[in-house]
Amino acid sequence: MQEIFEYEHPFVCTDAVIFTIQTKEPSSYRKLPEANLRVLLYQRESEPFKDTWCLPGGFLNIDELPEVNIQRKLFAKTEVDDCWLEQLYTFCDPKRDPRARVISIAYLGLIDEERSREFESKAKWFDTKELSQINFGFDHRHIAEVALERLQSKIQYTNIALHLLPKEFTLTQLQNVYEAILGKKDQAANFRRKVMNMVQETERYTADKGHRPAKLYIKKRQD
Amino acid sequence: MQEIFEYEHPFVCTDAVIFTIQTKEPSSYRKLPEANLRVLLYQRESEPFKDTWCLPGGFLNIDELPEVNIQRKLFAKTEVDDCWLEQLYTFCDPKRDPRARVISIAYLGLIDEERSREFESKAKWFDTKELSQINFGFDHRHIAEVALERLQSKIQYTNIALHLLPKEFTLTQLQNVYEAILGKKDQAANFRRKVMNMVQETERYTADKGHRPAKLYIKKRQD
DNA sequence: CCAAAAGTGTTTTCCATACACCCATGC
DNA sequence: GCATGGGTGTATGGAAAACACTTTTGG
Repeated sequence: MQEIFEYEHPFVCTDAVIFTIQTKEPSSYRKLPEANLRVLLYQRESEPFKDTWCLPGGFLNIDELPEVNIQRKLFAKTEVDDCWLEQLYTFCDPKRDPRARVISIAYLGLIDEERSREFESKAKWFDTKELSQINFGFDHRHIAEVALERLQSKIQYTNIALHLLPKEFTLTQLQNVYEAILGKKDQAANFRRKVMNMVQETERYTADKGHRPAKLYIKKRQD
Repeated sequence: MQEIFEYEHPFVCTDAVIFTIQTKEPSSYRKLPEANLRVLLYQRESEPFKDTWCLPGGFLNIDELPEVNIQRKLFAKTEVDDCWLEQLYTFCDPKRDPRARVISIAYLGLIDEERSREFESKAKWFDTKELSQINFGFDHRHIAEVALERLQSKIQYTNIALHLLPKEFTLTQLQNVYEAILGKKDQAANFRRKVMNMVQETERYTADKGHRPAKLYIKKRQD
């Protein structure tokens, strides 16, 4: 058993695929989703892959939890400071980092639109519809694609979409999130019935919008 | 960047939670599922956790894919040689191995009943209903529980249950698999309609069973 | 004949969808 | 009033569940 500790062994890093929602200005004819799903990338300043766009992340210290490590690296590289995260997948291709064998524990993260506006200085949000045009480093295009698929899948049977909205939100905002992620429109009446079991109404309403105020909802406790 | 390579960094290992089905002798009154779900464990021969029951697995070599590593370790510890596997989760608690920081990339595996009978010499199959009574090493009880939950969830929207059966099987066998994993009974007529889209009938039948022969099915191509 | 399991047809319930319509605000 | 988006009731089609029944073997 002892001899294993002398072996050269892989490095471990974390990477985070952070998504947010960007609301578009409403068009007069309502034909397309009114929001975009965006992913957070930063530009690498050193080799390898200098100047490519990369997912925030970094090497895992010897006694550090990856959940803690990824929050720390995320803050260092993008200033995002407190964000919902869950483990996505562990990527292990021996060639994914040209410097050494590095396995990456990837996380899927979601942040609401209001907070996402704070982070444009050090990092940049990219529309997920344009993933194919981004000049990615490492295997980060692949990781981002896996994350997008996971998000599209999990939004349909969990309430994780609520992490893309502020604490209080309208059902139309929530519907825009679903439409941006799944790329298809729902009917308001049906959508409302579908999500009623994950939200709870408040006494408050939106105001000054030039139309009927919308009731504000919060996440329902104990699913 | 260079300095990271001098850091003390975590070890990486793999662990596999291999499930199989054990058919029970039919009872006269058909009230309970006719099969058990079982998990493969081996008894550790060295410290730490000597004599406890553990999941097969081992340390990852510097240039080895974890999928290759786990098949190799699985064969070494249990003689299981070719088994369907998919990544389950990566377990990272810094205290999970008392010797050192070791993160574990865990796999979920399935093997059919006929083949599972070959492996009782080096390893042992445990009924998953008795997980709480097993003396596990490391965090392997937790890993096994996560694997069981994942299996129960994925069986409902994928065709992975077919990996627990031989190439040709009857619909009753398939129903027993579902009932053993989910712990509830279905009606034959409804169950058949539900799985028809994942199976394809053959020209062959069971025989000599003392009742009407059952048509044999195979996995349907291209889902 | 009977026991046992395989296999099928029909009814009922429920839920997703579609669609039609009303409501409340700013201007 | 009217434009705009918020919000609701009802009809409908299809799947899932419940139930009743027939078929084919061995003994």
